[in-house]
Amino acid sequence: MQRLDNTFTALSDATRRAIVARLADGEQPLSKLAEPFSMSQTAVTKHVRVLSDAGLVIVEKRGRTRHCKLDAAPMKEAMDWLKYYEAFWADKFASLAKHLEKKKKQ
Amino acid sequence: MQRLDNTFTALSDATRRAIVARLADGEQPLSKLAEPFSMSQTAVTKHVRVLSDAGLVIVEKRGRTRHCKLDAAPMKEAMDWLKYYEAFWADKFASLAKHLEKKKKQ
DNA sequence: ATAATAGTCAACCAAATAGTTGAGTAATTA
DNA sequence: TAATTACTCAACTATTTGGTTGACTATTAT
Repeated sequence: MQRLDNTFTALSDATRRAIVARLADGEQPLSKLAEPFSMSQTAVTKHVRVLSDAGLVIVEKRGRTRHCKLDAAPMKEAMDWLKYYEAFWADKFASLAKHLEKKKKQ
Repeated sequence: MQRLDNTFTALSDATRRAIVARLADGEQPLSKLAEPFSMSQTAVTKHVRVLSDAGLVIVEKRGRTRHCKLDAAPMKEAMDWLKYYEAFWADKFASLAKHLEKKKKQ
């Protein structure tokens, strides 16, 4: 529950989603990561903190730099949660019936 | 962008996810919807507001009651965003390589 | 007509978020 | 050794969030 909270919260901010996108291209030291954003490095550090609290980013101290890398694992849970509702957008009209039938089987 | 912000924000709260889950079983008037939660109806109304701002819930005035129903459509975008990173949790070791190859093709 | 129900609205509060700045530390480079 | 780089930390600010209560409106039921 708390885990999903943290994951969705982390992804609810465009800056943080941009950080995730950049880390998908490979790990980055904090300073490099902060460069393209028009905000202080401290602010970026805080965003990274939210991401690492959610387990989406792993920060590793290496000399004087902090290397950030993506760990997408928590996204799987978020996706599984969403997947549960897939029928509702896939076939809007039949969705409720499908859902109830599925529930009945459980 | 803003749309994704709203969707992820709406889903970042356990109470709101519970509301979504209940509405999956069928539409509900606000009062019924609020019953199981240990908070005021006003508080629930506010959560519903966040959900409807995100387009996840449609509120329809009918007499003195407000009927809430699920619209899962915005979840699709959220899921598509997550799907982009699927390779990263599906095969942790090959993930970066796969991603970069995919990017190269675009 | 009266009472009960369903909901809104405004005001308030505490805590969290998203940012800033300035000072300090630790590691690297010159 | 001195300067620069990478970053942390504390303090402050403004805004948002998640909740409360009390008073009000509108609809329905008796």
